[in-house]
Amino acid sequence: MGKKLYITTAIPYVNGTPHIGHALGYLLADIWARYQKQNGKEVRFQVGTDEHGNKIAAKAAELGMTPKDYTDKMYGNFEMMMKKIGAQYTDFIRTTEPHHEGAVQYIWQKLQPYIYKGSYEGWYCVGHEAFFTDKEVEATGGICEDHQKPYERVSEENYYLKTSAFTDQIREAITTGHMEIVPEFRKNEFLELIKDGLQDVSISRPRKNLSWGIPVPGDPDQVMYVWLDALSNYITVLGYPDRAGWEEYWPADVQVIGKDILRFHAGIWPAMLLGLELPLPKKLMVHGFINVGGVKQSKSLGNGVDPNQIIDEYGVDAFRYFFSRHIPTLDDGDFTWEKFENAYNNELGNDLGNLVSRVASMVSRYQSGVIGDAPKGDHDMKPYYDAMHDLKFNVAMEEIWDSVRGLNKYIEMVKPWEIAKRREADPEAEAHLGEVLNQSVGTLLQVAEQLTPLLPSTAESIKRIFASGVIVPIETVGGLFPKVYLHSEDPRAPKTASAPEK
RNA sequence: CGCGGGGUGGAGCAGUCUGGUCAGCUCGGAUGGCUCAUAACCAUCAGGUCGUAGGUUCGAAUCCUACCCCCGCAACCA
Repeated sequence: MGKKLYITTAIPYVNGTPHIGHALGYLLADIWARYQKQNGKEVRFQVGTDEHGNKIAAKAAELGMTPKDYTDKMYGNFEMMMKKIGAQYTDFIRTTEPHHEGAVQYIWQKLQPYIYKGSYEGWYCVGHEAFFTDKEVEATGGICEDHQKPYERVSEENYYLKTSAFTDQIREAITTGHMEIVPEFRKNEFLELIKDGLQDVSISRPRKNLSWGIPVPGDPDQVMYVWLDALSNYITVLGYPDRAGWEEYWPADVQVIGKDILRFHAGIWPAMLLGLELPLPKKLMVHGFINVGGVKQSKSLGNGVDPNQIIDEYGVDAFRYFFSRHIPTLDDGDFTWEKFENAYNNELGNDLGNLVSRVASMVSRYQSGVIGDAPKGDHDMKPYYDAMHDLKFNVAMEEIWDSVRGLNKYIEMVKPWEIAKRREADPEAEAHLGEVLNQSVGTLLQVAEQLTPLLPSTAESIKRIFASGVIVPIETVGGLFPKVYLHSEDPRAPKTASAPEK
């Protein structure tokens, strides 16, 4: 069985609703986890929510709720999203759990040698209860637009984590690949960023400015800021430090993160681990952002796409298909309903769904549904394995479709329906037909095998139809990607130039 | 000269590290074929000076130089 594997996802801040970006992270992690499990590994797969901080406290207050009640209500949205995507996670952590809070305080204490008190000076807005950067202050002429008050020069006491002390070790780990960052251009980007060294990071706030958070041990006036609290989740969820078993899983094999949080996961987080004398994660898998029609999604534009809608309208595998194949796994991608529907109807419906249907139909029609010994598919699996190994799921999907298209061509070439007609006259035709159909079934079963981590329920359906020796009618497994035209015109509709039927 | 990514037929992309076998794939379009199938599938065609200008080379989308344009990042939105 080998070493037990561990994969993590970023824990989203729960003051909003889940969007495609979150969904993408879960999906990528789930594909990896399922792939490993398919290959006999034992996998632990963490997800969770980040629930502390001012924004949450403020939002809760706005709604007349306690922060705890608010997060209790909000985290469920994310849990639902994960389930809906089919993410087979093993652990769900909330940063407000007592065990986590206690563990983080332990971590703080253990990091004492690297924590020092310093003061931070900056532009503060009383209305926001927050600091603003020089640039922002300059841009507004020194007056907060929201509150019509001048920013004040304020200094406050904070604790700092001496991440700078670990610069060399971290750089070394990255360049040697002990902590791999994929894709490579992200690695280079980060190395460039820290060429002058890591900067120490502020890890606490005065209680008066941040009430909803984990108290700093031994200093009642200070509360922990996001870093130690949130990043620690990757180990506290395993039981660190007091519950047995976490060592079997740490270091993580893969940590899935978005490109925006690479700097924290490649800088602050490793510094924490080094301070705790724990090994660094083996790999940071950095995915990109999903644009909509080439435009960045944003709340102000209101152009966000709801993953729930996609799944409700087309099914979870259609969702998994588009986002694993048409969004480059390690780079930015683009979503439009037109692209999505196109991929659904052409690739899932016409290429794969129809192929399954035609093979099943021929076996039923020519062999009364009886399947002979299907030989193993003979498509070269190496490119697929390589792609999965390199975390290029979109490339793996291309490989699978190569098989699908290949089988359609093969069928077209050998024309089983013509062989069937010759059976009366030609005694060899019967056997030949059997070979052809068995070959086809074998290829489909191989496709199903490859699809297992990517489109689990589709893979399951294909196996159910063909694996038992007798064809199981497609209808009984729910059909494979029937045509759907919700967001574009149905090309099969009668072409009425201008005559609406009444 | 802040850092990074990219500019390839109507659209979306691969190929660039390891120069020639690269001008390729999918969608869209046209024509034809087939009838097992989800009005599907298969074949063929339409031609893009591979951002621009130089250079290296027997030969460059692929290497070098300069320039133009687009997009991210530079701030706790994945």
